[in-house]
Amino acid sequence: MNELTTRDHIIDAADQLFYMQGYAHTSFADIAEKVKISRGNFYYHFKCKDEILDAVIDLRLENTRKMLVQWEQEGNDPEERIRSFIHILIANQAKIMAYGCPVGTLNTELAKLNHASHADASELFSLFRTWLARQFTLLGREADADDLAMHLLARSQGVATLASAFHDEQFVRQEVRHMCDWVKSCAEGI
Amino acid sequence: MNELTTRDHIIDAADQLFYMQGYAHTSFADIAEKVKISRGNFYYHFKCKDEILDAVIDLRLENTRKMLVQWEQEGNDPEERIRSFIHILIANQAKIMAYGCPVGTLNTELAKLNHASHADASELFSLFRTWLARQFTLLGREADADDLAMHLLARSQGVATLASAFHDEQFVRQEVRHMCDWVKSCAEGI
DNA sequence: AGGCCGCTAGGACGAATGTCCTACGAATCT
DNA sequence: AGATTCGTAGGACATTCGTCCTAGCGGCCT
Repeated sequence: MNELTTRDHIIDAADQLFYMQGYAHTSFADIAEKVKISRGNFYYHFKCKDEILDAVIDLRLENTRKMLVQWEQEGNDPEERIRSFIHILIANQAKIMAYGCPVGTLNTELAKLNHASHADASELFSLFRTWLARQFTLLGREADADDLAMHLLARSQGVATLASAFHDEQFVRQEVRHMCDWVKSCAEGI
Repeated sequence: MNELTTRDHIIDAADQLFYMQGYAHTSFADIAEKVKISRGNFYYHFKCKDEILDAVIDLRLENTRKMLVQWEQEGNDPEERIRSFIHILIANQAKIMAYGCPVGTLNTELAKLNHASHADASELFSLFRTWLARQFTLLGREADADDLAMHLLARSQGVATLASAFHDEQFVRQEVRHMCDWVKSCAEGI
């Protein structure tokens, strides 16, 4: 039951290809080949390329929400939960070093393309932003929770960018350590 | 004397368009229209699109070197010079909020495209990296100068990414202030 | 069995792409 | 003045792009 439909397969393949190759550089032929369907069959499920992008963004939003809920359930205290966020840099290190952060690079590309869905894509950032801010609030930093969230978001974005430019695994680990230390100092310095 | 040749105009236009639209999404027709030359005339100056990209990267490398030399001459102490670096986020704020960091976004795109010139583009980062490391060395932090350089580079990259995603001017100013404070603490904590 | 409908394949379409070719204008040189 | 060279224009080219159209398959209903 609940089998994956062709539509799901298309979204899934597009999700990966948009991440690995970028949206503009991924063609229908690329997706069709990956899903093993004919190019024409696409337009039964989506009426244009932008619609696939929207579906991909929706999928990522959904998966991100699930992930954040899971972190919230697994982590016993806010500091540990924030560490879960920081450690995606380690967990997805190989992909990040090859393609950068899926959230950051998509936003960057859509901003350049002046694409209508850029606002939707930035909602991915907002998800992390508000989640992190909530954790910082629980940490006793209600007054500057959003600033701290943005700060941490920015640092992880920068690490992803440089990791992909320099392919430096050790740099990632070091920055992750620093960020974890910083979170601890946030909790202590109330 | 020293007038700009057509070749220079092409490189200049490509430089701007690659920044504003991305490399993959910028066509010869786009560049030709901006320079007001015919599309076919291109191949007298460059034999393919990749060659224009290389010329653009060379131009950016050259301009970056000049800028770093200038910062070195203007700044009286290393801390002030590092502040010059940090303040490009303010000086180029409008463009960064619209298109991101020209260095970071080009590297990200070329990484995704698996482009041969990605290594050349990452040299742009290296220029800032070694220059910053030298300033941190002069600041008395020889032992971890490169780590500090990478850390600051990453933070400014992250700020650029989020600035373009959220279009938040105040966030940029705040992070710039934090980075300047951080540099000061680097100098003091010898 | 016959008819309907969800889904698919495959090709046609015009527009746009990167690349190449050839002819022309203007300057320079002999 | 004639010849040569540098730079340019404009179109031809094969390919690929996103999009659309139509015919056919298979399962479901009556």
